[in-house]
Amino acid sequence: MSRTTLKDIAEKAGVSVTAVSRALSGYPDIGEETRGRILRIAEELNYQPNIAARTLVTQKSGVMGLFVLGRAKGEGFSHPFSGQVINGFLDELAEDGYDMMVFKANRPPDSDNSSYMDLCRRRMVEGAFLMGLRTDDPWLSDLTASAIPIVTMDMPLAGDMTFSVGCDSVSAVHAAIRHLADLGHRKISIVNGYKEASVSLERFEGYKSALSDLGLPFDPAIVAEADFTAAGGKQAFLSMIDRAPDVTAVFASSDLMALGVLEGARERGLRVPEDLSVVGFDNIEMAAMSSPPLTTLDQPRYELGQTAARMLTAACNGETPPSRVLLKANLIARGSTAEPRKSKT
Amino acid sequence: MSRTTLKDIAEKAGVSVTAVSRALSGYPDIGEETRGRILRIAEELNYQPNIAARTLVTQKSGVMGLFVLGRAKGEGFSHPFSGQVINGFLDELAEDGYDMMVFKANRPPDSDNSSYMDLCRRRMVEGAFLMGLRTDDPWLSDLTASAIPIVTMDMPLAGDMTFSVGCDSVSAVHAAIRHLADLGHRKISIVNGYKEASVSLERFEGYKSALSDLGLPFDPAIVAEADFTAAGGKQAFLSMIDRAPDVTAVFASSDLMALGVLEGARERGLRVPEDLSVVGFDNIEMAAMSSPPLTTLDQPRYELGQTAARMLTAACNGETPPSRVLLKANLIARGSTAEPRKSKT
DNA sequence: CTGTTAGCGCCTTCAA
DNA sequence: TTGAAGGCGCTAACAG
Repeated sequence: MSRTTLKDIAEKAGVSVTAVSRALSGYPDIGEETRGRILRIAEELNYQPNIAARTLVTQKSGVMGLFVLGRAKGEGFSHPFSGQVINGFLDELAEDGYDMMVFKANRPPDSDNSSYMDLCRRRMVEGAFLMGLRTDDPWLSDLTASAIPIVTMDMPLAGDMTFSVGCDSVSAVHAAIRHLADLGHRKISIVNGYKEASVSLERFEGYKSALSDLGLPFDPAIVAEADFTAAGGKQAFLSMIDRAPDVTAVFASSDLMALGVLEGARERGLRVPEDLSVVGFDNIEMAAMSSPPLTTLDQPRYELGQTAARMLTAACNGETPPSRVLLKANLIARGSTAEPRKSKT
Repeated sequence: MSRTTLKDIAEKAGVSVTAVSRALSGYPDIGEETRGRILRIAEELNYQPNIAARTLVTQKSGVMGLFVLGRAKGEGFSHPFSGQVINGFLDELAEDGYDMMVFKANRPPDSDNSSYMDLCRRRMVEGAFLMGLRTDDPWLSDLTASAIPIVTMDMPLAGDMTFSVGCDSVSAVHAAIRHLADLGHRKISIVNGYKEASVSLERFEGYKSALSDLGLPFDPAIVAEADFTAAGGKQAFLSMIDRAPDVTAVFASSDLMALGVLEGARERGLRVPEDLSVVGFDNIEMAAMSSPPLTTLDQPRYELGQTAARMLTAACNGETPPSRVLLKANLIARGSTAEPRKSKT
């Protein structure tokens, strides 16, 4: 119930509604004295503009949409990764005077619901940020054809109005593999995520190119694939290590999977880092707390969110941000990596 | 750009705007034949109603607000707890046709920004869900006087329009302490959260009453207080255990703190559960993955969110939900609890 | 500098 | 069963 309206103020101040509107929006063409009076009365009545009305006439809602896809247990909001990204996004938006609306966007088939874009149209959302988008999303083509700016996380799209943020996976993984190689490891396995995540492809790319740069052989037998979860990572690791017990180091494409690897190692009686070195990706809170603490690649989550917001607001104001921004993920060396034991080749 | 409007459809169908409006909102007073035609055209033009316009006239936005307070690292969105609560809230809202807006709401002093309620007024938000509210929040009085329904998580407020959801901490903690006592523990410490969280009070209540029911003495020296984080929990535990080395079991008011206790025990060379039993609260994902896996009280997070949404929509529709709904937190016994060693008394 | 006039797109009486 | 008229609260021309 936005009780007080411009009209109320206008009457009380003995001026027209327009005058009030102008005074409140800080236009210069209004008498110092009248403006003061108006402002005071507005304050007094605790006036809050009715944004729906404003939106109707300006055709701008001041709202950005957030879609957190993949909402199964441990995905989406529940993912330890999302929180800080959202915080960064939200803070930066607030800075620019935008509010944020979050939309439910389950994947089909439980969606006879409209595509992302329809949801935005209804609310006149000006731009959208999508997290957790996969290459097999059925609405991908809607997105590339979008009329409003879209920023995706970790998933570049080829559209005029689409932009993406993420970390430079290739060079990050490169650093991780080099770190292991520097320690003396030569049999380095990768526990990667599923292929529908475009980061998986990039990280695999980084893995292969690093091996090649370092003169290490690539062995498909020590490439494992999981679903980014701890349980999945553990399983994938176990069947890999049973196949190739001479592996001395594992790079996992996410901390959650790396934690699963740690668990699997424990189950096989392998000590970390003495018998096995493990590197993760993300630097989620939990990574510093495992035993041993996890060596990992730190994704600047808050900054990723901020960057997304900045690109979105820029695009909404007619500017043209770069279509893809990659931040750097730094290697954080902790206790889960060390030199391989001499005894093992 | 909500291109197509009622007018467009009206023209194309050769009827009035009113007719279209009625057909689309499913009113009965419209010819079967005309309605069909209108619906078809609307579909064809991919019509999406302009909700700002609708809001303006109906005075209902169809938006619920979400405030996730306490946005420091590890708090708010980043807290492993929040995700599923939000998912449940969002899903249930969508069920009832509501959208959700998330507001930035840092604590003072970085807020010259308006109170929660002002933010809602501007957007004509119909109801709000607040997570992470503390007893020392400066806007508490605004909330209790709110004109729109408010549901708080874990923090009952005495207002006409305020409701709260949460778990029954007292009985949950009771179960935890009984579990430990049943195993044979007699020196059971508590690592509690800070007093500004009302759950801390309740859990302390549960702890004391359980001890008394079980005929165990209450000893202030083995009551520790931390900040709900792992690091804090570890610190609090360490100084407590050094003071009272004969403690054989610890109940922590959050899993994060319990994990910290595990870490602290490791540091002191105490084996869990042989030398020390540990029980947490929350059953966050991570709890099942520690070593040993944590015995804890499972909070039904998704259901908490759902319940909050239901109460909110009910209250918005003029119904009167109970002012407080408490769900049950069930004890999940895992590897971190066992009988105390005989050697220790 | 200020007021008047006109809608933004939709819903809701009231008539026909 | 349908249409015409009015207005939700605000901003954006255009006058004065």
